[in-house]
Amino acid sequence: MKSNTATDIERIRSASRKLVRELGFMEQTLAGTNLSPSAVHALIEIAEGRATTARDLSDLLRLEKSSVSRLLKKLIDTGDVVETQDEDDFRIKRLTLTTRGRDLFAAIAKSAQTRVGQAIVPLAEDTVRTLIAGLEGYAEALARSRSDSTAPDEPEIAEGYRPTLLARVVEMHAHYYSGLVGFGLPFETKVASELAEFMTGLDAPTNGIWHVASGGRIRASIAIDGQDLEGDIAHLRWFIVDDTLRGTGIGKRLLDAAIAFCDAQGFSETHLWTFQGLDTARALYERVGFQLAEEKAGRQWGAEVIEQRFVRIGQLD
Amino acid sequence: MKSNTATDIERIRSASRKLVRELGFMEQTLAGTNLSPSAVHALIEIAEGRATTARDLSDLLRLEKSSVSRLLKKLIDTGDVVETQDEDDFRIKRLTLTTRGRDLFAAIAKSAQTRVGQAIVPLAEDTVRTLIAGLEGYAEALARSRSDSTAPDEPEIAEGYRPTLLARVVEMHAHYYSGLVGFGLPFETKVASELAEFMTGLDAPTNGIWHVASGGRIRASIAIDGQDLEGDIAHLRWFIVDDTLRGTGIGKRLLDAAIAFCDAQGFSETHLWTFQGLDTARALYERVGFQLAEEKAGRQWGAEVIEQRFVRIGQLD
DNA sequence: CTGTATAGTTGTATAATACAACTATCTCTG
DNA sequence: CAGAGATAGTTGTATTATACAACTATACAG
Repeated sequence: MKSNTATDIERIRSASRKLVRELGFMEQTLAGTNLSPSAVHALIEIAEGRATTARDLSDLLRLEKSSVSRLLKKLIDTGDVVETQDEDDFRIKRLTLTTRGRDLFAAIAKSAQTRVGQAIVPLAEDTVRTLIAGLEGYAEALARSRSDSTAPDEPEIAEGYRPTLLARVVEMHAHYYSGLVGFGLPFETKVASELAEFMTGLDAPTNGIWHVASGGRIRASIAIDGQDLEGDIAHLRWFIVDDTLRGTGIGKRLLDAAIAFCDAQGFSETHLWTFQGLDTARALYERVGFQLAEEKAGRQWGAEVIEQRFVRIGQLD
Repeated sequence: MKSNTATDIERIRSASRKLVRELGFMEQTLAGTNLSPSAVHALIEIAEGRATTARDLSDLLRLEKSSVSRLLKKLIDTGDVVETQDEDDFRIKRLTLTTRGRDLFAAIAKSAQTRVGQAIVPLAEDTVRTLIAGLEGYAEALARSRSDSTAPDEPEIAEGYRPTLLARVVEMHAHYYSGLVGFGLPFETKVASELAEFMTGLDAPTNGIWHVASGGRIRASIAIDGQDLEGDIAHLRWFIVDDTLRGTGIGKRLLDAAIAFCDAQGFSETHLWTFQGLDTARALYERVGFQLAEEKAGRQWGAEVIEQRFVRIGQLD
């Protein structure tokens, strides 16, 4: 049961208002530019690849399409953005930044990085972690709450390859494990080469890979390698969820998709390796029938960890 | 010492932008009213006793005094606020809410409490504490550091490995070449496995890799492979610059760093492969002494391209 | 009494936003 | 294949918020 909820809500509201003011959102220009807040946000979304059409921007920024049309026209007139007609759908205009636009984006980024960087200098590292978790969690919660009250749509699981999939899976692993237990280059090169090898065999019917993208970036993955263990044993590998999607249930859904694939393929067993201490993941594995089969200590990645092998017996019809 | 500060800053900025949008600050009315954000904030500040004059509001909301004057006049005209002349200083007008104004404030508070309350329902109590501490701390930190200023710094070239380097170099290549000429999985797996192999040999003194990070992400790279060609010939590889840094001169600086390394190592030649049509890159290569040595047509990545080999003769002391 | 500063107002200009209606294009159905 | 309905984007129009500049009224120091 929660305590002080009304006070909590009041503190959140008060801090939100102050934050909005400090960030300059009731001013006509933003981030040390002569652009409006909407124009700055639009530039950032285009620069970072999350918006390539006016419709994308209208959705992301929650502005009426005529407002987006006008702010884009201004960015085009100043030479920061170019639009090109889509080859498949002539209604659609694809947006990219010009060199000048990238300079402007870089200047905005630099200015904002300086501003935020200075603001957090006096904060303890724990406080910075707290801040990041708080901001991201709350923004996500507000968005999710709004989605729940309008048209809910949850991230789609896609199967198979798309450009940058391999790289993103490697990056998520490198980022996660370097932060968790300090794995570095040996780990990252091994993930990359093993995954590259697996993906050259992706055409095999016993191999599968699934991912979830959000905001134009791949943020979760799972794979079933039906070839690298002997016999009719499947190897569940490269299961990872980005910070931004953690806690949303996507991991559970990815695991369910992978397990359904294993059962459909008729594997007698599915194996996976994980590390002691990853309790959230372990709970997911045990929920779908995995059991701890083996433990061993190792240090091959530069840090002492206990590896664990889990096994799930296939469900035969 | 802090770690991942640049990534921290980027996450803070990204979450802040999303928060601002979710809170509706680029819309014309706020908090389920037909009042502007500024008017809502003014009402709240008066109701909660933090502002009793127009000057107070101008300071708190960081608006020009004429804007405050007009928004107050509207609140007075609608009967939500009254002003009375100060007894000691006739210039000053004291502001209070009317009964109607207090009702409006209560309605705003109720609406916002519902909104925030619904948003935090799924969050664990620990997460709510984290959120509150994070929002309050950050808003305070921004306010405290507002007048500071430092000289902006340009992206730094770093040498050697850092977590996610391999993955990001692969991702930049996959993203760039899939967009340019439609390269897909075969290309991405080859880049990944060759780069993984190269990086297991990064300790060799004739190998080097340099990168540039901005906003917590690696956005440009270059490498010198001193081993995969025969004799004392260097291979310049994995030279790429992200969209966000293109046009900033960073490519030139990376190339200069790589060439300086080649000369310092005493290589007799440096070779590189590129594609016909990448004229910006070609200009950079020719500027530091590369010359076209060979051309051949190929289709191994799924698209017809003409590959070009450039050679630079080493500058011997 | 004069000069300077402050609180607040008003004239004016600019710009962002939304609603509505339009054009051009795409897709589906009969 | 033609027509209907939907979508992407543009334009006409209206409203409103914001800031700069100049003003009035008042306070205070010398």
